[in-house]
Amino acid sequence: MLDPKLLRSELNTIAQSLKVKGFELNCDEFLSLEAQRKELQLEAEAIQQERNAYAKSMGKLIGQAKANGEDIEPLKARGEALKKDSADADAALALVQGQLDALLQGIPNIPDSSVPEGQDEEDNIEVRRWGTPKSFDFEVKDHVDLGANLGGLDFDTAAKITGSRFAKMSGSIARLHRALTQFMLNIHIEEHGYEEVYVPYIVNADSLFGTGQLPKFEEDLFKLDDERNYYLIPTAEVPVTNIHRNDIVDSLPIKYVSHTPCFRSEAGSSGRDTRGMIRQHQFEKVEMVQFVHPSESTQAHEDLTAQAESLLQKLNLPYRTVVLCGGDLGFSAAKTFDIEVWLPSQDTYREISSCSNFTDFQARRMKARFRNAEGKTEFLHTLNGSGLAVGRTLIAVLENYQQADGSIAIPEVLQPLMGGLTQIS
RNA sequence: GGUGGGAUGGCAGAGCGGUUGAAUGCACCAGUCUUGAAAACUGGCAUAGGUUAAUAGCCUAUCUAGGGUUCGAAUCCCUAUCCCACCGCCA
Repeated sequence: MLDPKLLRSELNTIAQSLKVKGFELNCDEFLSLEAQRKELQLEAEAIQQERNAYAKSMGKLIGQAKANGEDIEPLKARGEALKKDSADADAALALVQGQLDALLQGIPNIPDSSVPEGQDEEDNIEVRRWGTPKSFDFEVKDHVDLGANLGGLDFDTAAKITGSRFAKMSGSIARLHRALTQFMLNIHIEEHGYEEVYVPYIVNADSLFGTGQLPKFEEDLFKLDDERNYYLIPTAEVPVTNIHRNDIVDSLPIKYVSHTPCFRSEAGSSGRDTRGMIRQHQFEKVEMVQFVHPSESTQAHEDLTAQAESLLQKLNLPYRTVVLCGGDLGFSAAKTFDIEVWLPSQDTYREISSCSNFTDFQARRMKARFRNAEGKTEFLHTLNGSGLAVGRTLIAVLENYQQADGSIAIPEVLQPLMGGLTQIS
């Protein structure tokens, strides 16, 4: 959520910035609602003040009336009238405030000034490239064929158990998948200074509001069918960032890493990436989440992205990093770097990590604060990034490390986690 | 699943219908004293919203959350959530 005060004072500047994101802010509606709010709030508070003062004086008034043998009903009648006026004023205010809140909650975060203009992913700008795609002297297979030949990757059985967009892994491929998870967690804990956290995979609506998935993007989520309004997490970002909802934290930065499954309905992407495990309803991710001082978030964003990249370097997987253009930027993000890994079968780079700076947008929704140098509470900045998406990393390893005979060489850094195994055949 | 008991400021802990945003203690900050420290003493010390040039005043809200009763609710009633204890069941 944006700062309402900032919106009042710099409406036009903000509206201009939001255009980079392809969002048209209805300034007239905002100004009109804001004017109504101001008037109604002043009125409601004035009536409340009068009502409080009267109620406070009643103790004495009743005492006097009784001493004089007077009827106290007229005294009560005035109180009742004030109560009704107050309720009416509150209702009028609540109506306008509700509309204003809805408007406010639907406004995306302001893009950082360094975000390039553009409509969609075609306009994202490459900022760096690492490694050289390997040239194969044989016809490369994709991960689906490789996995089927090795007998460790099976989509038909998963479809029988559940339906489309699920995978069943077995044997060494299942183990490789687990080894990747361990590898990523270990590096972040040992080399990047993150604390590992284990969190619920089911969250309430407040948490989803805090990180920005609700109310606008409910269709992307799996919702549990009971009265509690619980949802399966679409990313660890939701439970991990919400660790500090309603908190005033003691010190910054705070860096958490968590391994969780992620569940996405993929409602808006039917027909896209239907083959293989690129786009699944259930996948695993190691996620980095940081809470930082506002002055540190730009640097933290660079660091976090570099930390995700370092995993691909250790795995010796070629990748490139792009900065998302305004039109491709998510609702809550001020700036996002996507890391794209090379997939030989597709002869292109595909997203394997998304690293975002949310500035104070999520923190304001969550009321996550710290005490600044003056001892005043201030909203902190939140960031997160995949480090990495495990399923897609598995795909990249299978495809980039495939041999002419269909076997898979195991990257050196993973061999200790695979019991010394050097290849899967 | 059942039966009880809880939830009050950073923490502990009073209050149980009328100057209570909330006693008291601890912690914390400033000052006095001291060579310095401790002790003692004095003062300060919540969050959010509004108004405003103002982080000055003033107003409003907040005693887990949401409803209700009342002229008036931290205090009474209802619901939810969480915690604790015991019983039952169970991985």
